Amino acid sequence: ENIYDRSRMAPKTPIKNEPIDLSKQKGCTPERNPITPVKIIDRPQTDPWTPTMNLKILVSAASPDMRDREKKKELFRPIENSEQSDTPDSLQYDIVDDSTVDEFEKQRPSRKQKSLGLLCQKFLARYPNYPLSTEKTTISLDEVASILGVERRRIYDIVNVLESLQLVSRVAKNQYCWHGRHNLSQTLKMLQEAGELQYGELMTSQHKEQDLEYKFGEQKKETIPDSQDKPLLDFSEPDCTSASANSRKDKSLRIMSQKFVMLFLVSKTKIVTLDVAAKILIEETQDTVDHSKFKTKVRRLYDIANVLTSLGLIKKVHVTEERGRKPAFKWIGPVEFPEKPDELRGHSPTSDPLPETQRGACAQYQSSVTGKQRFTRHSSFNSAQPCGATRRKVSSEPNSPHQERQDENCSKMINLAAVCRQKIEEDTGNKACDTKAILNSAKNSNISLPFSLLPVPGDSDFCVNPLPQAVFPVVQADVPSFSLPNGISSQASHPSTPAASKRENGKSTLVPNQPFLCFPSSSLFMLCGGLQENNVSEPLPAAGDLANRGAEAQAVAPPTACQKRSSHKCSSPSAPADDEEPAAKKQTLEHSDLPLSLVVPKKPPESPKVESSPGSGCSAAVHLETNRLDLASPAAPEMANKESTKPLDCQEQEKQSQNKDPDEPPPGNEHISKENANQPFQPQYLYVQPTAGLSSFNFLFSANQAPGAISLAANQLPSLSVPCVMVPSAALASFPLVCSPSFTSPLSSIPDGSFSAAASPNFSVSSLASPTPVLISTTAIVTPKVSPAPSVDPQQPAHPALHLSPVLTRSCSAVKLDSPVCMGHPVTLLKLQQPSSAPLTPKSIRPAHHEAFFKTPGSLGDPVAWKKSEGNQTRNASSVQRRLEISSTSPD
DNA sequence: CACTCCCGCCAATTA
DNA sequence: TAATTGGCGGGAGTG
Repeated sequence: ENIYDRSRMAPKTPIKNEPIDLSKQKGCTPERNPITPVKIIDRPQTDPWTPTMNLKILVSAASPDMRDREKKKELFRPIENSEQSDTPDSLQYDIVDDSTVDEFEKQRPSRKQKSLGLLCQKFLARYPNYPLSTEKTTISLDEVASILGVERRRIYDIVNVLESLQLVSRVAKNQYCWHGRHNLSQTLKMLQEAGELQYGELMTSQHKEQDLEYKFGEQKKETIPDSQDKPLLDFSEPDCTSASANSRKDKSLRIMSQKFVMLFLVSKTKIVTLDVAAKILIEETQDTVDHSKFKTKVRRLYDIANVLTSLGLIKKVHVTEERGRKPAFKWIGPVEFPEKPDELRGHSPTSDPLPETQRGACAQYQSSVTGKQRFTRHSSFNSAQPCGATRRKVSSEPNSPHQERQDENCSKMINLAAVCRQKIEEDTGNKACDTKAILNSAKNSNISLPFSLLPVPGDSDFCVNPLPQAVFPVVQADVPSFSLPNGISSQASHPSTPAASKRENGKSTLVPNQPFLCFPSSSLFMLCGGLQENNVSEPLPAAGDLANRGAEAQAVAPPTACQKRSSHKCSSPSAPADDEEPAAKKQTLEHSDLPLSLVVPKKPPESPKVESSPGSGCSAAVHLETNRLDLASPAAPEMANKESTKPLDCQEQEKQSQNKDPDEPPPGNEHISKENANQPFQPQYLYVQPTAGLSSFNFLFSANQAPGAISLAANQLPSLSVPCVMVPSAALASFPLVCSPSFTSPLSSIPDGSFSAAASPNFSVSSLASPTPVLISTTAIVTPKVSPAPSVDPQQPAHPALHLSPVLTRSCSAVKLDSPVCMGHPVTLLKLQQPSSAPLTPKSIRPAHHEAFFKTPGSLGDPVAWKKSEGNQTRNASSVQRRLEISSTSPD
């Protein structure tokens, strides 16, 4: 919400800022004062006053004062008026600000920008959710405080809460050890158990919180004693003798945090109102409901809630009662706690709030980490701290986290790949099953899938060879058509994806006749169908990812949606990928229903069926897009559309990010789509987004036997009947894709803009969509190791990009990702050439109709962001990645 | 005015 | 004694 507001506010802020600036200036420069009578007045007053008064005044002046701003406004007005009389004040102010004070304004932190929640996000962004077991990250409070630009006190607030959940442990003075979320499920489980002991009765008996409160009141007394002496859970101390702990007053914040979490875990509704929680927590102290005490408790709860919100464990909600609406928080974190994290991931994706990346990490975590950390607490601060000593990580800076992530991803990818392969093999037969579900989900979601091409980082491992030059001509027969599966009620526009990918080298797992083709490659371009979700309302755990979804869902109101996204994006930058990720997960979770979104070819009946094998736990939302592709490749024809299925085991929906992408504008070639729309498409391929674990893989399914063959330049694969092709992102990247201009969208055409948006940042989808055949060549490769600095954009609004302005995309026929892309995998750049190149203006691109998903005019506005990104290649790369991820939610 | 919750004083703890 | 922690509540920002 904050983010959203922020984005919205942005325009306003300048105005507000101005006044502030002015005030500051006043303080600084007396000269101006004379100008305004008001000021003069003030000063006179000050003079007479006592020194103390002066101090006060100075202080007030120093801090952004609201009052001052008003005065300032007045001051300025005259000036402005003189300059420009007509313009509305607001405008004038803006102008003034821009010229004069922007710096100040920008700097000036709005309250929200200083919020503990935001701070916590920044904090969390610095560390991997699932750090490798091997690496111990130590956190230096001073360092973090300085980096984040806050007083140390604030860091304590965050750390104390994190410590209560064992995300960190105190190693030494000023030193904390970052554990990440490996133990989170364990911790939560413990808390749940403890909570049940303490509050369980109450909770179970009561459905409503209010009831709870009463009961609590009664029982608390009983429970209190227990809790009081000991922290409910002494995570920190398990190892250490509790004695030390005892001596210290229990950190109220820590304990409160644990109790607070317990309440959620015990509550059936998973919703806890602040007042109830406060009462319950206060109990310790006593029945005396000291009002002041209550207030204080509530303040603390807000502090805790902000941190938990940043962790994606709870979200704010309101419960309306007779009395009115009360602030409350809803638990959105995992509800069930498998013994092992592994299980969590696999089985209960929904429960897992973690971002995709995290998940990926999990896999590796499992393997790599033996579990030692889990509950064992490294943490004992006093005694042993494995962590403490090693500080390297901390020093690492922003980049390090990246790499870690990358690593994680890699491992994840690997795992996924393995799984996928197995599944594929196994499942080849099973395909049909899930399809329906998918379709349904898709329907529900309303999502049209725009597909987007995204470069996806793949595993280095996987990609044996990037297929350097393999050409991957893809012809799109149709405009990207998005046909939604029948189900899609709304205009489903699905971008058809042209993607035909082929692996070129033999090395790839291509197996003729094989239902699936796997291409190992480091990075992939993914064509994604957007997904959407209906998303009714999902709270965004983290940042705006969710919002994005919402936006998507709201295709109807493009502008709003766009803005939201934009806003989100903005937020995202501030928060490194991690933050975003969580959001993505949520989405996935939410949407878990929709493991796959299929785009059905125009013909519903024929619509290929896709199956995902969720069983593995990957709820993967796979979006299948059927595209009519005319693929040069001979193989294409053979593909049977139906079988496209693919079992993905992915763990979770990690790939949501991908989904996100889809959210963004569906490929937008509207024209094309329109043109083609009517056309019957023959060969159709379904593109499945790898949502869950398969981020790196792209699946292409032939919806029909595709008449259009996919031509693989390098090797033309002899005709393969391949229902599905899994392409490692990298592999695809290397291939130039040729899209036939006519891309028909079965159901509806998708506006180019949207598509482009969906597409990878740099990559203009629209081009693909364009009627004219488009070639996409991958140009550049990114160095593997380079990681975009997550931190880079922390504040930049520019998101990677979901919003691509069509124009930009066009203009940038080729986007290069020079910057190293995450994952260490080479990044492929796609160049799109649009022969026809009718430049698409965003407007033109965007058909007003349906899916305006992403690209709203507002989104168009983003171009700026783009430009910025473009400006820096490095940045671009990072942005690109983000986009990829982001659409899902950026990994970074 | 109610809700949030930032800010930072200052006491308790540690080093 | 100095530094680190962190309880606590005033009061500002927001709606």
